[in-house]
Amino acid sequence: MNIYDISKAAGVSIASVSRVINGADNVSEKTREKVLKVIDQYGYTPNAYARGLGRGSMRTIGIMCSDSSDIYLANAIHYLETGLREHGYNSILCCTGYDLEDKKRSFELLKSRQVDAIIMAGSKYVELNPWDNQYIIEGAKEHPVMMVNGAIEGENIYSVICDDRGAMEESVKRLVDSGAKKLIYVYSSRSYSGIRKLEGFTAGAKETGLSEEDARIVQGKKDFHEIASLLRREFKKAPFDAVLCSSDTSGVGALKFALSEHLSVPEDLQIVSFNNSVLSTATNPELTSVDSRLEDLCTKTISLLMDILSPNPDDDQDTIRAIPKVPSKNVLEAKIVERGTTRFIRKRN
Amino acid sequence: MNIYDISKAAGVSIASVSRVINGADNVSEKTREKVLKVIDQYGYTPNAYARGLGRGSMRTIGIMCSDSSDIYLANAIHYLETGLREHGYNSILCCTGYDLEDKKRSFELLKSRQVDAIIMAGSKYVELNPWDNQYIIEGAKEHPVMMVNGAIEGENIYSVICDDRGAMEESVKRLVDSGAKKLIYVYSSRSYSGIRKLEGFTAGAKETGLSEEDARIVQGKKDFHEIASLLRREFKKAPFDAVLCSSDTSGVGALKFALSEHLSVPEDLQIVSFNNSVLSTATNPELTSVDSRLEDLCTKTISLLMDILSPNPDDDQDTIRAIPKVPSKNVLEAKIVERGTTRFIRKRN
DNA sequence: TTGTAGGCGTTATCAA
DNA sequence: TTGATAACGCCTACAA
Repeated sequence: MNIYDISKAAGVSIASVSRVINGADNVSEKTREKVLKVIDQYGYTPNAYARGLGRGSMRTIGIMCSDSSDIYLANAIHYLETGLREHGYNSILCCTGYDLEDKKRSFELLKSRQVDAIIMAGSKYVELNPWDNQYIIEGAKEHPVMMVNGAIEGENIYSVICDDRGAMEESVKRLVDSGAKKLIYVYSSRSYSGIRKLEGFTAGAKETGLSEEDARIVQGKKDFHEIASLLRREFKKAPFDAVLCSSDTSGVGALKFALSEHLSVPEDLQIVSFNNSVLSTATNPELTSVDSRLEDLCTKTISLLMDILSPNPDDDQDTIRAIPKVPSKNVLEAKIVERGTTRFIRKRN
Repeated sequence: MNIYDISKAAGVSIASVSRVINGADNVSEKTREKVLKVIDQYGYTPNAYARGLGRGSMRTIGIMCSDSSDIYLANAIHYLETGLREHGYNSILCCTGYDLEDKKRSFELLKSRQVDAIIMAGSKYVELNPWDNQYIIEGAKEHPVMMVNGAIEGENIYSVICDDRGAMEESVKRLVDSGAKKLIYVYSSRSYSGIRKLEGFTAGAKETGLSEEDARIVQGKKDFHEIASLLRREFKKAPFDAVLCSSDTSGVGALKFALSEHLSVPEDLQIVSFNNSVLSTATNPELTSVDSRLEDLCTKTISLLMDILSPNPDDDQDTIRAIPKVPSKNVLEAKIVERGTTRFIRKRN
């Protein structure tokens, strides 16, 4: 069932069928009706590949994420896919895993699919070794690359990130304000945002005059029980009265630790975690968590992308206008959502 | 950069280039090397659409899910996408939402993308009104449809499900065995698996001789606090000592309820929930939860699909063989994972 | 308003 | 082992 069959059945040329399919206005009502009827009858759907071949764009965006089963990324995918479709774009998804070679492979694959752009979701795409990001910079020559919650500098690369660094710094200050004297920071990865958070922690510690022992930093695996026992070991070495976590997963782990040590939260121990995911309200007490505003990040990403892909949406007049320059780095502010694991005195500043 | 450019640069015909790209064996080593070198030099990637057009398949599978931010479905997507790619297939994702018309639209869209098959993930695609499933049955004429955790009868439709019904029945029995006298079942949707669970609950109640008041059924929204207050209301009407939940989300809600009423778990109240997701270990005590073996479901789905797509993988000999018939309904057994919210006496049979 | 014909980048079929 | 050349199904000038 192709455009020829339809044209034959409707007794018109394929050009007319094509026009009807694409909603062109230079078709007589009569022809349109005839064609539409036949299309409906035969249940014909135009072949997207032939279409894409013909016009050079498939209105398809490639989305890369390292692991769609990660709550944070799963949400990102959802926001992105849905938003994109609202704008008439489809998405093809690649769960790339964490291995650099696999990431590269997926990137290539998406390129071969002639996607109109690639969105890289999550901060795991910024490699520590700048050289390893070269494939992105190269790839961006063929189509825009959008980074959600990560940033790389380069032509045709746009990033939308949340000020995790600031939020972390603020969290440290507020914990100290509310009486915490010995902090510990638990992180799991040195991804882009991971590093920003780390910076924020040290900055906060410095500003509040905390010594290095009173603002410890430890790394742990992303697993409730692993984190809990890690903290147990650390607590034995030297007690602490506040723990900051790079993710809610670690936050849950911290809570499990507190429970096992019979520390009452937030009296004996305060906890602040990141992401404000479902996990943060599943526990008891519920976790104070930093909302990194994922939905807003995604919405912003899409609106930027649409600007890039169609610089002058309603520029059908011969109005001379400058193409609006799309900023290559976009930062949103994070929000600290207070819940049961902290006893903040007051909202700072 | 297309196949002509490469052929020109390498001084061979496009046919040869094509052969090299596709790893045909009737190419001289010399030619192969030349071509490969040029390809590498120019960074050429073949255009997937032209390719698909040429051979009639894009080695692409459409995945539909109602909401990728749902933990369960997010995992499904991950398993499916990864598994598919291992088999050389790509996936294009559609988060369809819950509205029937939107589902149909996505289905059409995937069809127009000439996918080799469609995988419908989650039990939300089986409508109560059989007529509403017609679009799937129709669509299955053009390519296989795989249903993960849902089932519809029809030509070229294959389903892989987990025996939720049996697991629910078993859960009821084990709760009663361990002393529970008044049960309440909290469910949220009447999806395919939702109904199976409901059946399992009543079956279990019947078998253990529970009266209708002692095996209550209530419906609630999928939200921690909503479920908690729903239970609070129900408890006021008439107390219960065990709650079964159709999902871990409700399980968390039940736990919040217990806490607010100062009921100790599992002494005063036992809880069993479904899905064995991250949530089930995030709480304290951790939830006893039924593992619906999502990963196995997905793996099974993919292996079935591969059988369907290439009936005789290594049938290059003229061996005459019957095409193995792929079963259209595949059921896996669920596993009850005991944790801190139950005090089961012994493993029943 | 309609139709014709060339092009999009591959694959696959034949000859050579 | 190679190289022309005809599909593949659609879009889009250009002509009628």
